[in-house]
Amino acid sequence: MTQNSISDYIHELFPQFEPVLKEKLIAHVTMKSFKATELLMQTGQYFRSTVLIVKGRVKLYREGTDGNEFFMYYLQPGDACALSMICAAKQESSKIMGKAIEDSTILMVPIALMDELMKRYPSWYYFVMETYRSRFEELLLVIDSIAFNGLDERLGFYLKKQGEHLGTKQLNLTHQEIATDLNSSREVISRLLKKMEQRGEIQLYRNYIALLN
Amino acid sequence: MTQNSISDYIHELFPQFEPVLKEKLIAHVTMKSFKATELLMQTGQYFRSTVLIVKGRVKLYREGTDGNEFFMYYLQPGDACALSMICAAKQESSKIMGKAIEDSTILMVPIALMDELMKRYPSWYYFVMETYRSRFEELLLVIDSIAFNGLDERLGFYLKKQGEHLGTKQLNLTHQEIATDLNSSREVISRLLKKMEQRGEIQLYRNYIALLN
DNA sequence: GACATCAGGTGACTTTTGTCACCGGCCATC
DNA sequence: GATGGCCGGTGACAAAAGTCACCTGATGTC
Repeated sequence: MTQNSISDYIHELFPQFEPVLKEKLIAHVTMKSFKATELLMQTGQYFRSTVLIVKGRVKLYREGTDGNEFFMYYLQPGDACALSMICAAKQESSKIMGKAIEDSTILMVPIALMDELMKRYPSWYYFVMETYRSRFEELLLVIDSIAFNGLDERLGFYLKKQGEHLGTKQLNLTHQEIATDLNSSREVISRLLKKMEQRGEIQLYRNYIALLN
Repeated sequence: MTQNSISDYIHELFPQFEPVLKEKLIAHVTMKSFKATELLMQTGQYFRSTVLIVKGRVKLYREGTDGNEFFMYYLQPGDACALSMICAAKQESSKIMGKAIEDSTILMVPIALMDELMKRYPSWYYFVMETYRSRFEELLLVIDSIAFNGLDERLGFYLKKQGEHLGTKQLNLTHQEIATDLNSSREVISRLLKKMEQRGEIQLYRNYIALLN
């Protein structure tokens, strides 16, 4: 991807914002880049800004007390991190881990600006509300899948979500990575994947999985 | 509890609101009462208002495809329903069930008023943000407990939450009710409770459980 | 008092999931 | 081309959770 400026990103990814709001953001946000695998935020960290993703892909997951990971959802360009909004607004520490899975770039909107943006710019207000709504729903889906479904269904749900999100039927995932995301173990995932393959839902290869149908 | 007016409730439960905001709310909200066990909201329902709880206790739970329930959290007087805010703002249907577990009263703030309140009254804005933040965190705790813990730990977590919320060490719960809330089965819960009793953490009686320590 | 209903207990069994040990193939690198 | 690390497969077993059948005792009702 080409080297974009703050202004380019804002015009490309947030066309719905009023021109005055765009100017305001361009004047006040700061840009920060992360290499793939770098952590953007970790449990206990305090935010001083609301985070907008403008390039790359960020994986949000919950960390258990014994170091387990539990995948929740991805953020992509045009998304805001709901947690950073909430925590920044309240000066609270985050309870979630964020890792760049591609080289990624974010814009940081200073907290001090938030109140004014919310009051003065309807398009910002709606953007924030929509961010809360969609993340809340995403969390409810996650709860559904662990509360009501067996690991086999969760695995299906997970693969489908990966496919949709990455926009491809070729998933570059190892069994170990999947097991980690679902807080399970490799052997179990391998067996379940094998069953899915026998049912003709997927095809297994080394280092990647092909989604059928 | 005595028969309160809208004005009484607002002054008692929301003292942090600016006087002008209180007047505005008193002039525009409508009050509605529910009997214990009545449903306040159900999956698929559309909201035309943001809901504030002013009396009683409302249990929010997720409903699975096959009619299972899964308890998430309680709302009590002074709380707002985050889901109703989000859904009302976006005209989306709710994905959650709300049931009055005591005779309860709510105030309904028309959607049409929301934008204005958010823009004009900082104390409303902060109240809304705090509502989002605390519900989000509550959901994260729920996810933690199902993602990382066994049923035994979840049961302990559940009993503790009930005790804290209801402000008592005598929980009037049947094993079947607990099993339903945790999406498990009565026999399993009975066995785990027995183990907790043997470890001296609780005492079991007919129709109620005493929390020790 | 006879009866039905409900809360809870228990043993036997199954299914699901996790764990351990070990194997084989692929691949990068020296 | 030998080595070692990663990826995946597999069998055997253990632990956790769910299911089934049946029992006991308390409670309420007619």
